Amino acid sequence: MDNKAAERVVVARPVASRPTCSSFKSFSDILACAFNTSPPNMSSETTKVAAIRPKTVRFKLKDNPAPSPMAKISETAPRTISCSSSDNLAISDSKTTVLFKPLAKHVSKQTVSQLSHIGNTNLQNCLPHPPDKDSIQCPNQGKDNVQSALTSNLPQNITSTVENSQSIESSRVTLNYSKEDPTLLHSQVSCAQPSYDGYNWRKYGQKKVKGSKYPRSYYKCTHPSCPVKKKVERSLDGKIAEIVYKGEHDHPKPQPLKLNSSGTPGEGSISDGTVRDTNPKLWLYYLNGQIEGSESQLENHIEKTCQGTVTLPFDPVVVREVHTGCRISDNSCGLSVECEEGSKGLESTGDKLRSKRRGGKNPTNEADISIEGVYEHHAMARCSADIEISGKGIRWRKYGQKVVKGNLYPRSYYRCTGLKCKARKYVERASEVPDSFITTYEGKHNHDISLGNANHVAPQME
DNA sequence: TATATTTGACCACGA
DNA sequence: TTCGTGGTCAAATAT
Repeated sequence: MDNKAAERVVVARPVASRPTCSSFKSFSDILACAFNTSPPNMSSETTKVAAIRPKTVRFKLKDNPAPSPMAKISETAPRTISCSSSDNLAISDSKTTVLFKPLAKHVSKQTVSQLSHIGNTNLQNCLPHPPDKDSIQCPNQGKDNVQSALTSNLPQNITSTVENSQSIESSRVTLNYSKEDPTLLHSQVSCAQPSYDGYNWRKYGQKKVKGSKYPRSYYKCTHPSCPVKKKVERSLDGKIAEIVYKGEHDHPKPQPLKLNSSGTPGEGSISDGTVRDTNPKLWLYYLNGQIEGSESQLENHIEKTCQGTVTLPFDPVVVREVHTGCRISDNSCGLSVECEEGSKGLESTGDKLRSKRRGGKNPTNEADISIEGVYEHHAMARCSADIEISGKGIRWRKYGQKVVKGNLYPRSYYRCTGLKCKARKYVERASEVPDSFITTYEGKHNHDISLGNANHVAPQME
């Protein structure tokens, strides 16, 4: 970064303009003032500066740009590519207090089956082809390399990784992910579109955060006046490592598309004016949201399961997904295999899976194996104590696990092992998203998390 | 033309 | 007070 700054050749220095409005007015005030005030040589009383914002001069960077004089200059200058953020481990640890996080919804066996069929069909039908007007319009989808990678990877990915993402955006990432060229996914992040949480988000910023290979993306809910924001961090392999929500929606979830007679999304149906695609993921989400009737019953059942005494009538479809969700996670404490048996009645296989975990490798290497430097959700069949070390060296003790309403997967609760540290987190994943995790933080660390908590650890009961 | 995304710069906050 | 970092803004750009 410093090097880049040092190397940067100033092609056109931003020109600061000095507005003449009183400071810190609202935008409308400033605007009005800007129109009403006279040019610079005004009286000095009114020269409080509201905002000095240099204009950013940008130059097109294309394969064959029309070489304007300025563009030529810019070509000679060392450029910083936006995707340069690519060298560090994805380490996510945050002091952020999450105020709100939507819950994933439970899907019934039948629905999972049907939707997976619908999803696969739609994905296979629509993704390799150029999207039509009413389909998703992701600016980045048109990129040839991505498209080809997408197409070639599609069959294997659809049932595992595609449906494993936290949001529509993330499913894009996963879809576009090419193992040969992971950097491809940098630019495949987002379109304003509904995500699995059911709301529509507009990306308003992206920032390379310290210690993270991938930039963090900032999203706002597109609903007017809705204060909710979320930030999305990605792991080493580009999958969503963490989503942190802030604020609470002051509006209902946008209505999704309606099914037409063939049972597929109607073209271009608009719900609240912000949804503009027919992504099957939306349907998955939507139908998810419709299946809440049996939740309470199921929830009761599942909660007992968490205590290790009752097994859940497990959905074979989900079992399949669960198994494909096995992977190796690379925490700073070393490799560990994560198998998403959760607490869903896999008692019979639980010991095997646990032993696999402890063995440090998944001998079967099933479907989706990926290394992630992120918090891992070690879905234990029993709520036993479990220490997890995050990328920044924070030790987290798992103190509980519970299946929450609307999610097939149990939520794991962790406390920071720091002495008297109040920081807690819980990790969960959406029902359809075996490879993505939502980490929610509560409370703040009472120690310097940049140093981890290795020297600030309460007595452990390993 | 409208809308969403990208990205450099600004600002606030905490160490 | 300074500096580093994260969060946000908004012009430029892409679709």
